[in-house]
Amino acid sequence: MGQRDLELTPAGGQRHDRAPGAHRGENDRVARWVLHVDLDQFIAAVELLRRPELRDRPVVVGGDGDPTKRGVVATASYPAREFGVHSGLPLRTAARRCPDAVFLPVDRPAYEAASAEVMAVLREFDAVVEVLGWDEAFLGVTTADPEALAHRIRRRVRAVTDLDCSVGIGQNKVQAKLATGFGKPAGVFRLTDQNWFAVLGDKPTSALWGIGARTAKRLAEAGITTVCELAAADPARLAERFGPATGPWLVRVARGQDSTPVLATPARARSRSRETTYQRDLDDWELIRQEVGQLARRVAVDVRAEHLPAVRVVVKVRYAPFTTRTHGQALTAPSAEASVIEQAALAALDRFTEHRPVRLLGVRADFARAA
DNA sequence: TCTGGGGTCCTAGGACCC
DNA sequence: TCTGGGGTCCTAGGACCC
Repeated sequence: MGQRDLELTPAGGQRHDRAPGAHRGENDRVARWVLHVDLDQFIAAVELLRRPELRDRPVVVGGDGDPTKRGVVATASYPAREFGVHSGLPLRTAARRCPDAVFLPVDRPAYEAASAEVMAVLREFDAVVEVLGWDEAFLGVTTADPEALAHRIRRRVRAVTDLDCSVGIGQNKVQAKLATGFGKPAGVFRLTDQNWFAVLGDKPTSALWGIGARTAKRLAEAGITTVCELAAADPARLAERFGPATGPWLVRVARGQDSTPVLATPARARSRSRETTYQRDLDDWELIRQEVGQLARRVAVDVRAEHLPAVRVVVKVRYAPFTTRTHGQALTAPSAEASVIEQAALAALDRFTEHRPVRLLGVRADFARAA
């Protein structure tokens, strides 16, 4: 679920020098803002840059580009979305909804390169930049005119990378993140304490960042369906139903309250994992053992690159049709050794006594919690 | 016409200890 | 011998996000 803002220091860690001569008239006072920059249909847009002839056509990127195989849509271009194709949709379903779409394979290195270009542009500005993924970032800024800054960012990203983005403006991350959706495509939108309920009050709770279909359903069972209703709910009552941290957090997010800081330095990694969905279910458990060993050795490479030892190794098994189980093995001593991680993974695999056909195998290494 | 891959955080229950 | 109540740690699973 989304970040719980248990931290009480507003914008802590966001040490940012105020521009000299900050004293101005009452109506253009310099203030702190959070900007959320989100690239429009990022993966599809990157593909269109090198295949301009596909512009205006429905384009679906996902898997290895073969829509008859197991896989999901990574991004659909706007024309494809008109056919009901969206991220996360199974490729086979996408092919049925939009048979004329062009299906392209996922090309991670291309998106990583484009993303790095975009983030470099964002860092040109006088801002704390927190990268959220390939195509998103928060900017902590101090300005009297956040709209003007947002438009400058949009123009600069467009000029350097040929990519469009939308920018959300808020007094905190939650507001900025939610604002961006109202700016798309290629626009700017401001969401603050002043217009939060006017814009979002009547929307379903699932419109909020961090509330998905499951939580929305549980809230509905408690008689809460809209953002307004959730904002007015009693945090203590929700704590009883959703837990001591989640209950009060639900109410805060519905009120647009958030005190988590914009941080340029990424948090220390908690885990590294590798997983594979097989095109055909595996039912040979000797082969499954070999595959887990291979995944474990790949994880070990990633663990070494972090320069942190693993303390626990977890194996994930998704049986056909879709039941998922995990078992873990704590290491007797922290280690980044491939042989240690592999042995732990195989020991964890031995805890699976149900030897049914398997569609996915995964191995994850956990690092020690911060000291 | 089923449901990727890589992450994060939270919860609940049992073990264990005082 | 029997008893309660807290705390903390570990583990598996759930939920969500990009």
